[in-house]
Amino acid sequence: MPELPEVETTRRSLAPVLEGRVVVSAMLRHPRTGRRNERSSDVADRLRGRRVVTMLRHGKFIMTEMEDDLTWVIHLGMSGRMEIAKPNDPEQPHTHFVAITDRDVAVRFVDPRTFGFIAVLTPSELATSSFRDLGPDALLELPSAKRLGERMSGRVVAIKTLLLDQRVLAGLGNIYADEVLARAKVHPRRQAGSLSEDEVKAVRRYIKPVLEAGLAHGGTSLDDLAYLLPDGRAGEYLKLLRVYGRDGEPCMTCGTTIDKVSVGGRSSHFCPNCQH
DNA sequence: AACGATCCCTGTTGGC
DNA sequence: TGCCAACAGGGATCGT
Repeated sequence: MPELPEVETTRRSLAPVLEGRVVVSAMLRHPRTGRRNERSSDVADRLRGRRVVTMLRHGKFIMTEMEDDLTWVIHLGMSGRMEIAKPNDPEQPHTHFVAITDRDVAVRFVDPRTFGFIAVLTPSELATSSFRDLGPDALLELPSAKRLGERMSGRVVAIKTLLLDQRVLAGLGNIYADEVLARAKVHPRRQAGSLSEDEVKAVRRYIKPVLEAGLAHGGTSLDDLAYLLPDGRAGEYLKLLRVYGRDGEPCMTCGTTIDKVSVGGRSSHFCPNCQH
């Protein structure tokens, strides 16, 4: 599942191919992929003929600065991935968007479940879109424990749910949220406001290391369908996961069987002995 | 305002 | 073996 490490891996792969290049051809093949533009036809129309300036990332969004103050937004959703190919290479099924650069490189968006999208927005559109509610980036702008504690205080929502709230912190998804809580030894169902100062510090302390470890291993690829790197390789972080997807297996620390429950409608994996 | 539930979508999985 | 319901999940939206 593309979360911050997978999105950042994708950005780092695309940047050398796209930055400084002109998009000579752009095609949106699936209207749903362009749903975040008022007119989905604008997605391709606004990219065509324009130069890519800088590719940035905020949370799980790739935000690419284009000529004329346009922002090219890419969100991989749940099953989306980018592919770098030659224009004549065969396409994967579910290729919903294709851009071709002035160096004759094709950048394609493959997304079976269409939860992802591609948008190209003007400054005013960007300012009025939901992106303005995005919280600080979990890797680049991680708030202090004090600040994070303030965001948690008084909240009865589960800490797991709060960590997934992109308005609080942008970048964590289901896998890495579970992994952070496992290392911090905090139960995913704990009310966010009930965490002690030390527990808030522990949660905060493990956010960067977990994300950076994911990044160092090219992200997490759960199966063939899910996220792949733009060169088609699978991410290798899967084998380093401590709790996610390990329900029924022994905890690496104490041997207790890893449990799986639903928290805020999301599957949550934890050690009932280590996490309180 | 805060929170939970529901929906979108389709490939995979698990139960019968 | 084959069928089909359940499941996965980020984010928008709606109801309480």
